[in-house]
Amino acid sequence: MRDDDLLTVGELAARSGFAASALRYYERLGLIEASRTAGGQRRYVRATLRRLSFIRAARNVGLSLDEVAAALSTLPGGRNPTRADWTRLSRTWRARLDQQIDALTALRDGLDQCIGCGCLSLRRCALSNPGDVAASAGPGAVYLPRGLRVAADGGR
Amino acid sequence: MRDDDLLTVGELAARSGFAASALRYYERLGLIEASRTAGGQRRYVRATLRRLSFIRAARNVGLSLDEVAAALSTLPGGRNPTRADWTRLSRTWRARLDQQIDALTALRDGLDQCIGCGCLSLRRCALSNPGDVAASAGPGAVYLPRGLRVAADGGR
DNA sequence: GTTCACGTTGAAGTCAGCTTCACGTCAAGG
DNA sequence: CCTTGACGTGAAGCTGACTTCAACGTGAAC
Repeated sequence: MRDDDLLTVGELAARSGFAASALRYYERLGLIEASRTAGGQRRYVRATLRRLSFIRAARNVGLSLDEVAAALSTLPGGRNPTRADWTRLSRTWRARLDQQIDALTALRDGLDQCIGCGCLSLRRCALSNPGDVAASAGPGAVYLPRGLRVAADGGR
Repeated sequence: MRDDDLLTVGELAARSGFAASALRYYERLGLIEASRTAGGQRRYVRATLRRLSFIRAARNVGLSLDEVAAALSTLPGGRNPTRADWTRLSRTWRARLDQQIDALTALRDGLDQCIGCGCLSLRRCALSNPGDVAASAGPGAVYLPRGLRVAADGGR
């Protein structure tokens, strides 16, 4: 153990729960930064842990890394998020979560209306309508969260 | 216009809302099938539209194409989904949506508790805790649905 | 018969968010 | 000093769901 207060990438990984490879990746994206030892190894100040907490929270809420970067860049001087920053940003996240919940709920209600009808009509069934709100994400799928993904056997 | 009741890939694409390339892709995965003209062009029976409605509904609910394939394979003889099939399968989807909504709601509640606390502690904050329910999807992100993704321009 | 929008193919590209690899270097404990 | 495990790099790979490409064939309308 070293007696200064800097963390190695392994220590930061263990404490933050991010893989070391992810930390390197985040650094390339400019989300976090590190100083270097004479030998070129990364050393992190403890505040990086807090920054990573912020990043994880944002990811949990569904922000892309680009969006996380943008959010972090609203912090003057690239400082780590303070309590006030956190409050301000998390409020916008709450609205986002609300919208996501609303969309899923609308989908569920559409499903309820469809159960038993058997229509499966492209024109009439909200669930299978490509022009539907929940399906309007562009070509292809509406992904549901990996983390929220039910182990599900969706009909298996 | 041809006077038989078969659809070209372009017509099927227009009516289903899937891109022609997606239809070819689905065929490779065995989700749909087509007969061929003497010249090798695809021709689809109208029931394929219904099958595609089913696929879109399943995708909207969050099933992967693998899961869709599995669900379709529970239909005896590879037939297209009937009303009874639809009822049976959509019931399992409802449970899935419920779970997803619950997970998002839990996340929002966690956020509510966190707003203003400013803790951002890896140990204490549910939102940023890597061991959290919503974050337990493995390394990295919890994706939120593309389709449910708020325009949010946190920077995208 | 000519035209030309529409169809065909396999291979490769795209996006996000990482992980893995191969191979060489660093640094802390004994 | 030596060993051993952690760390360094750039490049490439992975997953999922498609899209795009290039080069060519088809077929319905006029």
